[in-house]
Amino acid sequence: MNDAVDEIIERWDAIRPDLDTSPVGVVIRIFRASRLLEQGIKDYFEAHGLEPWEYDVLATLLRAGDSSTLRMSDLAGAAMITPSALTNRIDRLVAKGLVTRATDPDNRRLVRTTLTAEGRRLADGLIEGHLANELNLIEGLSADERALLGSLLRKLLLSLNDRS
Amino acid sequence: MNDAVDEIIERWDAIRPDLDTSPVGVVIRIFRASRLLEQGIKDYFEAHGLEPWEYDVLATLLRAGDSSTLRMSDLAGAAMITPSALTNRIDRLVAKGLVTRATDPDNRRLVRTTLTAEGRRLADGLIEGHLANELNLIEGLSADERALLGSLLRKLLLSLNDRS
DNA sequence: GTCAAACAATTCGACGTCGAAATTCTTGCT
DNA sequence: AGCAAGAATTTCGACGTCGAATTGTTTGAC
Repeated sequence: MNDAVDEIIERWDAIRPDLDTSPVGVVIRIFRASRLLEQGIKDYFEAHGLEPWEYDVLATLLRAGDSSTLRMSDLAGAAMITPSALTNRIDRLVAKGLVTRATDPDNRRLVRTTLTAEGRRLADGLIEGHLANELNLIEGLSADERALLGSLLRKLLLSLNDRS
Repeated sequence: MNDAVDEIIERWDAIRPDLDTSPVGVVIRIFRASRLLEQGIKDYFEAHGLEPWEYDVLATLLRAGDSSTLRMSDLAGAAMITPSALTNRIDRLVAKGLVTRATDPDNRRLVRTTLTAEGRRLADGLIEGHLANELNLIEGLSADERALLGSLLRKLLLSLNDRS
């Protein structure tokens, strides 16, 4: 059976047999997998009245430890979005009462965002179902295959300088 | 050395050791790899005065064979965007003189988009450099690793019903 | 101690996508 | 033939992101 990318590669090979189309099999598949997984995750959160990006911010704060506090630039980096987009996200989460915003007294350039009790409760309550849903989405692969896929992607990310 | 996702998993394991965090190592890495590769591809096309989505449409038409013609819904499906977003893209490419738009005489509900000579020249001239750039982006992996990664992603996509 | 450079966050305008509704056309049923 | 249901595309308004410019703050050089 062929996936959508097999077709693309076959067409290129038919039309421009001189080209090395090998990278296509990796790159386009990553794009397509990303989009499909994103949709599957969106479905889960939609069923719980949340946008994926909302959970994303809350979970990042949850992972920050006891204080559940991070700077704007940390949150923007974690979500791979620009600081200006993050400002917008935090505005909305503040309005919803899920996080608070406060300038850092020690360095008044910094703004610290903190989970509220409600935000923590909400995020904490969704993690388990979210992980189960993610597992479900990739269960077409065996546990070994998933581990292998993860480690190959890890190596790729390191080569692309995706360090913390 | 740790990538950004290793940190995330470690944090979860510290805070909620009861959870099975295994899917995170695959799913988030696919998201991050997608975003980083996208940026690398954008850089290439920007240097040639084109947006990635513009090339994407032109290349899809090029692959369509001699006629270089496809229906709107085919193009939307290939790009994984909604038909309404595609209408917008084709508007712009028509304005640039890279494609033409014509309703299909045999079924007047359909709109056929066709490469112009200029569009064909442009797309054809960029393929080689684009593939070289893509290869460059994933050369942190050996050829064997790339092939393995591609086949694992292929299996995942098939399980997510990403068929042509 | 002052001032320029660097830094963190925000504001603003432009852009592109989405989803829902509208439009135009075709098909199949009677 | 006539008409209802369905299909393909487009229109429209809302939303979220980006990049550039701005504001406010800190740092370091002199």
